[in-house]
Amino acid sequence: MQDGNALAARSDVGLDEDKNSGSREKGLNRVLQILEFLHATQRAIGIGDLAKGVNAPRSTTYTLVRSLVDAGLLEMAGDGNRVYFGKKLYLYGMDYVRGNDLLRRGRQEVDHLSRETGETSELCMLQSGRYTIVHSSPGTRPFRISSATGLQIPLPWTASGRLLLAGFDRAAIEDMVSEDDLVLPDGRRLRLDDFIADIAVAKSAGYCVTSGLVDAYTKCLAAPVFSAPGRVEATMCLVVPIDTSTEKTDDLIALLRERAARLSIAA
Amino acid sequence: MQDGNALAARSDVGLDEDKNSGSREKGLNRVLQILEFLHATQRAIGIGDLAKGVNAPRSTTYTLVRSLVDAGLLEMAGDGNRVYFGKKLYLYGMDYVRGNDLLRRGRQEVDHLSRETGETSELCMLQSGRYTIVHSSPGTRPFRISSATGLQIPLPWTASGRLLLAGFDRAAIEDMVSEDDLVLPDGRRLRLDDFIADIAVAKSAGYCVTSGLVDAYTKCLAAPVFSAPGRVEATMCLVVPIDTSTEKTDDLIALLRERAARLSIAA
DNA sequence: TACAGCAGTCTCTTGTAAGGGACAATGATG
DNA sequence: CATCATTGTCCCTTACAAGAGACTGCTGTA
Repeated sequence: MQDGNALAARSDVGLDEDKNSGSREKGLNRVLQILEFLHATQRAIGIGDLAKGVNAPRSTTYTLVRSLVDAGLLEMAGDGNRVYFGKKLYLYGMDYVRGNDLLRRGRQEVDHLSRETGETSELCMLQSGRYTIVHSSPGTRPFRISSATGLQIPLPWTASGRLLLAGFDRAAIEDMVSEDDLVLPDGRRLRLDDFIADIAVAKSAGYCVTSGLVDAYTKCLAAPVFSAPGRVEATMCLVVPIDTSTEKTDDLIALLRERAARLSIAA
Repeated sequence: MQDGNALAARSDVGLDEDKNSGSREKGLNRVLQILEFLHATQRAIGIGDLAKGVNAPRSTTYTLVRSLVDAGLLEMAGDGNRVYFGKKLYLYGMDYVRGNDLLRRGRQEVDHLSRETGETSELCMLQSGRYTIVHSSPGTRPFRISSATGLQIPLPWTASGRLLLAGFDRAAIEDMVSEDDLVLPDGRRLRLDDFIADIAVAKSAGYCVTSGLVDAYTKCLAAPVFSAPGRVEATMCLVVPIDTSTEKTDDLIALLRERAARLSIAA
C-alpha cells in the first residue's frame, strides 16, 4: 500500500466505494468490501482500522469479522487483534485452480517461459471488467516487482489490455475504461479513440507490444489466449528492457505467440 | 462427490447444517454455506441444485449468486447456467499464501520431500477444529488420490490428527471429535480414551505413525511443525505402503522430523 | 491522577433484505 | 399436443440484521 509503488496506488477498492455512505448497507456487501480492502492492503489489519477502511460502523464490522473468522475465511493474525485472509480462502482458491484448466496450464507455461527466457512473464485476465495479473514469474533479471499477482492495472496502460478488449464493441470498452485509466503513470493522457484503434490493430495482428507505458524502462509483449475462436480469455506477456533489440524482440514475440496458442487449443 | 471415494463422502458441509431449517437465514450465512457446498462438490453446479444443496429458497439463492458473481467470488461456468468458484477467490487465496510464511515454505518442503522420497507427502493443519490437508504432493508410486487438497478427514483417522491435538485438553478434544469421527472407514470403532492416550504418546515422542487406519494398505507417518514451543501449527506427513520395512520407515521418520523441525524454526 | 484513545461487548430501533409465491419462458417426455 | 420440470425474474410482506451509541476495561502519556 504505502510502499511507494505507483501501480499499487491505483488498486483502490472498486465496488462503487462508499458513494454517499449514509445509508444502511447489506452485510454481504460489507463483507465483499472487507475482502477487497484486505486484498488492497496486503497485510493483517486491526478491526477498528478495518471498519474505518471500508467505512462501516464498528459494531457491524466486529460482527461480520467474527462470522468470517468462525467460517475460516479470515484469521486472526499473530499478535491477536488483527485479521487477514484465512485458510478457507486458500482452499477455495485451489479449488478454482483445479477446476480451471486454462489457469492451471497457464501458470505452468508462464513459469516455464520465464525460466526459459530469463524475463518476467505474466498471465493476465479480465476480472470483472478490470485487467488483472493472475500469475507472474519474476525472471532472472535484477528487476523490481516480486509478486504482483492480483494487481489490477488500468487497461490502457498495458499491451495485454489491448488484446483482452479485442472482442468488445465500443460501448463496452467505454464502459470498462474510466477517464482516470487513460492517464498514464507519467501524466501523459491517452485519447480514447487512439486506444480503441490500438485494440483493432492488436486484434488483427494477433499480438501487441507497448513501450514505456507503465514505466520508461520496459517494453511489454503480449499474445492472446483464446477460449473459443475470437474470444480472448487471457493473455501471456513478457516484460523486457525497453532497449531490447528488434531481432530479440521478434524472437520473443514468436515464442510467446506459440506458447499462447498452445494454451488456447484445449481451453 | 460421487466418485466412490470413502473420504470424500465424509466431507459434508459442516456449518451446523440446516438444523431445524424453517427460519429466515442471514444472507452471509447462506453465502458461507454456498461456498462450503461448492467446495464439497468440487464442480460447477446449477443454481437450482445449489439452492437445494444448501436448502435455501430459490429466489434468495439467485440474488446471492448474482452478488457473488458480480464480485468475482463465483463465476458462471462454461455452458452458462452453472456456477463455481471465481478468480477473486484464487487471488485472495494467493494473498493468504503470500502472507503466510509457514504455508509458503511448507508447500515447497512437501513438494521437495515427495520428489526426494517418491512417496506421497502432505502438509496438514487444523482448520476450525477439523483436520485438513492443506497441500499434498503425489509421489511417484502408482497410487490413487491425486489432489486431495482441502480434504477434511476426521482427526482420529490420522497420524497428523494425534499430533495436531497435542496442545489441547480433554474437553477441547471431546469438543472437536464427534462420535462419528471415532468410527474408522472399515467400521471399527475407536475408544475416545485410547485416542486421547495416543495423543499424549505422540506429543512426547515428537512424531506419530498409524497403520491401516484410513485404508488397509497404507501407513501414515507424521511429524509436528511448531509455531511456538509446544504449539503445533501443522504437520508434515508421508503416506507409505503398509509393508514398508521397519528400517526404511525409521529412516523416513527421521527425515520427516528433520524437515518439519526446519519449518518450525522461523514460523 | 486525570485524560484521551482504542478494543471489545451489549442493547434497542428501524430500515430492509430474505423468503414465499406467482409468472413467463424454455426444454423434456409420453 | 398436453404435461411436467426447470430456469430466471419480479413483487410484497415481515422477521430480523445493520447500525447508533452507551459502557467497560485496558494502555499510554502529560
